[in-house]
Amino acid sequence: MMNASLTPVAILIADDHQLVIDGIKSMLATEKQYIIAGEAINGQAAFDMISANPNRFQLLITDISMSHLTGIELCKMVKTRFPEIKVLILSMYNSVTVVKEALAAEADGYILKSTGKDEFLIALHRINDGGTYFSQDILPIIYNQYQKEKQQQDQLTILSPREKEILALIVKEHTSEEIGAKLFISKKTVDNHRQNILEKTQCKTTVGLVKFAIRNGLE
Amino acid sequence: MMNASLTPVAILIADDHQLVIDGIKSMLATEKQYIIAGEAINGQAAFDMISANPNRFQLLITDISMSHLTGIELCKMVKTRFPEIKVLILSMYNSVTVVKEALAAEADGYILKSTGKDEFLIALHRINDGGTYFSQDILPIIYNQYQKEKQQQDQLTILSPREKEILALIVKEHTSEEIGAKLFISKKTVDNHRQNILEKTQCKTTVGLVKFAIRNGLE
DNA sequence: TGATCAATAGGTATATATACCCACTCATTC
DNA sequence: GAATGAGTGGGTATATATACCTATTGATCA
Repeated sequence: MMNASLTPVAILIADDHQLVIDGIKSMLATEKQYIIAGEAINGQAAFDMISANPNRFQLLITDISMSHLTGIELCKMVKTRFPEIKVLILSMYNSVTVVKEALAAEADGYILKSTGKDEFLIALHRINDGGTYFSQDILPIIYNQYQKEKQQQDQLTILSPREKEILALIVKEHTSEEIGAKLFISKKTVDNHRQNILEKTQCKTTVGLVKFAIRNGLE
Repeated sequence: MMNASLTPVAILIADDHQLVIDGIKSMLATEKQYIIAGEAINGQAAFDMISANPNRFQLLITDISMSHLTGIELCKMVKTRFPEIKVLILSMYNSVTVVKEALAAEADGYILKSTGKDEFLIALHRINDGGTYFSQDILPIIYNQYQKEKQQQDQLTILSPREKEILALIVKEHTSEEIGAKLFISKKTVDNHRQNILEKTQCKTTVGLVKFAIRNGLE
């Protein structure tokens, strides 16, 4: 709550749709704690403006799909060179990969353009207080990924306990000989287990086994 | 917005701390669209109440740590047998694993007990409208995971484009001979690339390469 | 203009994995 | 009591990967 009623927060908006810029401006018109200190029509222009005077902006609101430099790229560059500047990413829709990219680009927030004024302001407040704000619609997406992982995890049950044990050691980069020594059994026995595991998992090579194991959370 | 001022939403609260139950009740006292239709002191009791009369409740608010049956288990059981009942999970703190479990258990929401009335009501409204609500403090946790992945992803840059290409084919379970045929180069060249990749990635076997590739998002 | 590196290709080994075959013991199950 | 499956061990192949070595071409760079 550092910026309660002291110096207003200087915002730079980057979007190649003037309509969106105007919309944000009108939303913030009545909010005296925020000031639109600059507008950019694409990512490169935004970065140039920041580079020219890094202390001029405290917050960057950027569209995700822009010509020249996408919002993700812009975010990465800003966070790398001017980490003190907060970044809020605007997107038209939620897709798993885009959200992941936004997270990886160290964005402080991610909201949809369809977001209403109330939520938009909440996002701004949180980010400005050093927090983050991500659209609520994101979680169900990530949730679906965990669901898939969960489903595949049941495939491990087709392997016997001993086979799972051996598979785990294979993934740890041990050879059949090493595994045999570790389990006090013959290398031949390990080889036979490997053969059975290959059949059960319908894999053809060790590479397939490793992928199977990792998919099913055996690490 | 189906339940605006029509039938109030019947809520079942499951928590082994009477204080929490009372706190929620007082929060909802002035909200006429919600009615506390039942209270349970542990997970099993809650499930029994729902089983006895499934149509009695539309929403379950449950603590995550309860004796007999945890909130996660309760959520799973409810979602399996009575999928039309919404579930909001309450927790004392955010941990990666717990949040993951909540997501996997198909919870409609997850908030901290420290959540204020405003956010609590927003969560209820969203869930009631068929949406989800997850505490904002969750994303930074997941975000950190992607950060770790990201850090490792930079390791891919130590490989040349050709090496990355070959590594990708290795992970697709191709042999050196097959890769050579596919890229119109000699098997020996592929072998040399493999050797270089092993050195650069500090791996000793193909298994290590596969793990390296998957860690770095090369699938 | 040397130096460096990626990409190419070959030689010669050994190490490891894969594909079949076989047999025995033990516990469970029908 | 016969059948089944897991776990054990062996034989005999071939296929594949790994560890070294050398060498040429082309591009980039200080």
